[in-house]
Amino acid sequence: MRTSCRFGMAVHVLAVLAYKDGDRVTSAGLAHSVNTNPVIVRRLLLALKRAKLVDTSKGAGAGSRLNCSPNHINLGAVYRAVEAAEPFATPSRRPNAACPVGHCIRQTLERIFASARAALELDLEKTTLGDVLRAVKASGACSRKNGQKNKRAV
Amino acid sequence: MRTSCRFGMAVHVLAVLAYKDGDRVTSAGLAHSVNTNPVIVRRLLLALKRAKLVDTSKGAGAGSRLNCSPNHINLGAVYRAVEAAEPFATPSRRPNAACPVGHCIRQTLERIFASARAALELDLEKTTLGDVLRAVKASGACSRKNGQKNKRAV
DNA sequence: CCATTGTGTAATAACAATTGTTACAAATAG
DNA sequence: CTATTTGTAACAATTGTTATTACACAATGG
Repeated sequence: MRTSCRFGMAVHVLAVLAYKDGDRVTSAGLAHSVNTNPVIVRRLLLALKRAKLVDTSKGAGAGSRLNCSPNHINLGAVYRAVEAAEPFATPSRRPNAACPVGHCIRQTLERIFASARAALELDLEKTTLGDVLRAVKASGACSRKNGQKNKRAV
Repeated sequence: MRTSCRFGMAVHVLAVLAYKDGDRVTSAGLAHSVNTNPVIVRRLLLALKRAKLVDTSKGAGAGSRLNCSPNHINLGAVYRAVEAAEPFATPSRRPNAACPVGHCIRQTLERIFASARAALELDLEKTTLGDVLRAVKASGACSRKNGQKNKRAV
């Protein structure tokens, strides 16, 4: 199974916004944390905006921030916001319809795929962005305790 | 989310073998049903053989057949046999370690991914190749009932 | 009002992964 | 021995994603 990294990137971006607690962050700022190009982040933000997970404004002093509390954003919603396609792909060439199996396997596969996807989303829904934020903060606290330099940038 | 079609193809191939009920089928025969190249099927069969799901022999009159009853093969095992990678990808470029979020987000993502993958596999495990075979046969019976010509090939 | 900042978007390049194809050695059956 | 079929390598074709550049448009702040 091959996947785009959009979901992971979306969680990362949202975690930064949660960490910034209401302050607006520009696509360039987010891109710097993710280590990618601002345009990539903007495309992701469009999807997150469509799903009403973030609030993005234009112009000087603008940027994005969360649209609601991290505890009210679950990762299933994030997944649905940024991943359009089915997690499983069917071969691009159609099966041989002259074969009793090829003739009807696609329907069966689709049911299997839909069920698996639902199970996947259900699992993701159990975790909120709040959980992610707490994990991040705990990790930061731990680093500091271990004497590592307290990292600043973003 | 981008995915290879290996899993779907594997289910298709195994369904054909189940349908053929112990008769050996060549990679060319399977490829004809899937509508792909025999080498693609052979590569898939190698993975299925490694997982002991099929029994493949070489030489004249050879081919592949199931290694056990369709009811004893669940789709979770098929998934594990043919899909090496995590269903979710992390961006190829590493997050900015100088950001408190970028610094530790990967660990958190990995836990999320592992949990989702487990949920996915658990769902797949609920379906057996026997279930798939019955769906295929039911569909075939239905086509015949509806007066469609009974397809023969493969 | 105007300069600055930043998003939205298109076009396109670079890259990665999968799928498809051809070719051939090795194994096996008859 | 010959025909058949797998295993495998090498490589081309295809597809999809990510990265980059460029620029119009919107909004802000002086």
